[in-house]
Amino acid sequence: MSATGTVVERLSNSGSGGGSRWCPTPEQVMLLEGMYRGGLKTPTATQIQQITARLSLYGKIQGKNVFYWFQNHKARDRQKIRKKLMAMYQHQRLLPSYNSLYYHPLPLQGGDMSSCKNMVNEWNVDQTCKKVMCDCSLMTVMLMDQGTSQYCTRVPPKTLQLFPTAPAPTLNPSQPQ
Amino acid sequence: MSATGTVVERLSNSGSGGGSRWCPTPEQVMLLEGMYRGGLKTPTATQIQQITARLSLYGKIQGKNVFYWFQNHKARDRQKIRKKLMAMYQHQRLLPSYNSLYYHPLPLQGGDMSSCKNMVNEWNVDQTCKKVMCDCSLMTVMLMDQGTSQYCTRVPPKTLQLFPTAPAPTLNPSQPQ
DNA sequence: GCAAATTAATGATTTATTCAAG
DNA sequence: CTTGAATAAATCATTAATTTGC
Repeated sequence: MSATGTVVERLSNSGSGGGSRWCPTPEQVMLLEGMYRGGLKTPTATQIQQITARLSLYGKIQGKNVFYWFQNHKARDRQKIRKKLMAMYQHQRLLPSYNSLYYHPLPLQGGDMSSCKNMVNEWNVDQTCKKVMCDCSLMTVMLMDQGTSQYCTRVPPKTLQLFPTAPAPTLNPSQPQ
Repeated sequence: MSATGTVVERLSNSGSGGGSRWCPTPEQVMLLEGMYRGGLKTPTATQIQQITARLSLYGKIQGKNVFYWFQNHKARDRQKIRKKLMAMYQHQRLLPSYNSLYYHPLPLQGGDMSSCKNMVNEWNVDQTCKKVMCDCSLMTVMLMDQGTSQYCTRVPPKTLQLFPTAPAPTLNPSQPQ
């Protein structure tokens, strides 16, 4: 490839010289989007091969291109939605960033609901379930923090401070443990 | 009048008295998912109460809703995985992994079925992966139709017409081959 | 009008999580 | 507790849009 990517080299994907990356034709994109909208989000290997065979009628294409396309499309769909929710969040000044929640490592899982079978039914009246162990920092943070929520915005908090300056007004005074 | 701003309200469950069922707000869902991914799979009764108190700031909610949410979420997680495994076996126990590709450096082709390992890397090179039969209805459907087709937005099309009459009219022949 | 320069999209890789089998 | 299989998120890299000055 000559230094300055010339027009010739960009011509479609038949890349005589081996274009660096797949460049889908409008037909291919249309078909892929149709499939995606139709509900196909993560095609199997078999499906990928079939799609590839079909789309190759409209231009050079490989299985991996199809694979990547779906991966990226799905991921960016999610990303879009997440951004909207984030915006919504910030607009309403809510809680710590989604990232900090999402990435929290935190193992936890000590709950035992074995005796909670009929919990739902009795929910409003009595709670015979007593197992606890609320040292989950995430939980703590989420349950406690309310207004501030500055925390980290990007790096997953390995160890967050458990309590914010103010212990959250009257959340649920009956803290076992 | 913020058109977009109404989303939250619409989803929220401020519902006119006696709403049939809980309808979580985006904030609630995000917080729940954050907790879930943070490691909380089966909250204890106490945790549920705390979560409920916390989430009630963003919309009407009851303890049982939280309880059910976690139950369902966990169950559907497993279900999803199980389905994949099932599909895998039904399809012939061979290829469902087009993503485990780059994890397998793929040393050599033993000469038989080992060729499916590194799909992405070898994608263009060797496709000796069994030519599985295309009986996949979804695929078929998807590959055929291309015109706007909205299908259902939720349920993946089980069985639709298999072949279109025309193989995609050249829409934009701007792509040289 | 036209390219160089800049920005937005999107294809391709890498890295982290997740579930569950051993 | 460790590890395999699959995925999703984050990131890198290149192409396409667009802006800009001439």
